[in-house]
Amino acid sequence: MKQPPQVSISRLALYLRFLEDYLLEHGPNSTIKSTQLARFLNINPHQIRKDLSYFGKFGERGIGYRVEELKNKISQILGLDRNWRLCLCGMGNLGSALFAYRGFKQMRLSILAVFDSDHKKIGKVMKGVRIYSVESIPEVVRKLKIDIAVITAPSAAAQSIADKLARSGIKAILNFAPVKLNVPQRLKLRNVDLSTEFNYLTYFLSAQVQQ
Amino acid sequence: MKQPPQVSISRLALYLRFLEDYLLEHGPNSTIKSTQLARFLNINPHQIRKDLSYFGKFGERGIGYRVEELKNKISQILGLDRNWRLCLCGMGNLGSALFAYRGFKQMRLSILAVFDSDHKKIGKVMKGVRIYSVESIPEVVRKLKIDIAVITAPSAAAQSIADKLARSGIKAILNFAPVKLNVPQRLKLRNVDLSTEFNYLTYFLSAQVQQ
DNA sequence: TGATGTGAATTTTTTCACAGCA
DNA sequence: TGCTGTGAAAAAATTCACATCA
Repeated sequence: MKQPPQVSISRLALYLRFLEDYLLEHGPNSTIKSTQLARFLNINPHQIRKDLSYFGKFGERGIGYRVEELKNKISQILGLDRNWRLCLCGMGNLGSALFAYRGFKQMRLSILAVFDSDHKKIGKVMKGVRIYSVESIPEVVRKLKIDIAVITAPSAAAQSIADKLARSGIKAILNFAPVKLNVPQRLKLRNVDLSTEFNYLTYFLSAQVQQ
Repeated sequence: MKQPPQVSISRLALYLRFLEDYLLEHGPNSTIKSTQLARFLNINPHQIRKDLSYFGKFGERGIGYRVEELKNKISQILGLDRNWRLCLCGMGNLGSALFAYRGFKQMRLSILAVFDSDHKKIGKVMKGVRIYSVESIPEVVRKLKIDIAVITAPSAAAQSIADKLARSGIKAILNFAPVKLNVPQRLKLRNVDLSTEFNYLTYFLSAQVQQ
């Protein structure tokens, strides 16, 4: 079995979320065909079957997929059958938005610590989560056994935070600061760049490119 | 000249942001080679040259690229040499975070209207921008000549907002709600799905996949 | 000489077509 | 019969190698 393309992983997350809704609406014994799922998600049914085939056989010929079973399998593939411990680095607007995001619970992601450099914020406790100084990242991350760090700090501070995270032995970083971070190879880094998304749209609008 | 891959557009945005910083640091007559730029951005120099080649010839053999000139060209390609009129649909945490985002100005994106369904918010004016009811989307978007809408509303409301936007004749939508929206073909739709990004990391952490 | 720009080769991803099984 | 699962074909994106030109 070949290594799945990176985008397949992203699509699995999409399938999962749809299946969760579908299950609530159609009950625990519902089934769904790749063609139906494809129509709902506006993608190619071959792609869905191919994506799933990288991880095993989850359907039944002539019937389709049992929704509950498929949901659980994808959940397992994506590592969502266990809890993950998060920290948020930077409690500005974006940090606050993520802190308030309700979807984390469903994915079994828990924010256990917040870091900021603003002395007015440090020491505060929000919904049971304490705001620490960025200097204490190595110590606190280690002590609280944080798995994933989310960088929502300004660009200027991002690399220094990433360095502290690297020293703390964290496993993965999701970086929202629009800079390329240098981190050790062992660390899984993923970037989300919002301005890039806007530029993509302005490109299409001004170029009037087809499709 | 072939149509550029979609990812090339995203990378141009990355190059642009780097060049802006580089220009400030190294002055208006600085030049840069594809290999240097590649090292800074941690990507392949061939890819940079290929990405640029889809749009023209911007460098000089034996020298490299004049930073200011390249920056301006990319800016033009991405449609950032004019102003774009934005609206924000949904003034929750994420909406507020984007509203406060300073990077828009640099990209010549202006938020001219905010929409929300909360009657306590409607009518308020923040930094000169009024919060309107979602019902008034078609009217206001048309009147203010909005180009791009950003959906930061909850999933449940997203499709209905998209329908109103479609009726208003908007050109592009950036959707942060984790649902697949149905919109007319002529409308350019781009999705940003934050939970997908987290699932991607948990997949790698639990699967212990290489690289 | 020393860089870019680009056709060609390679790799990755998507799409197709159909074998295979309930 | 009617779907899934998958090898093969096609398309897209990346990487390479080198011709080209200041």
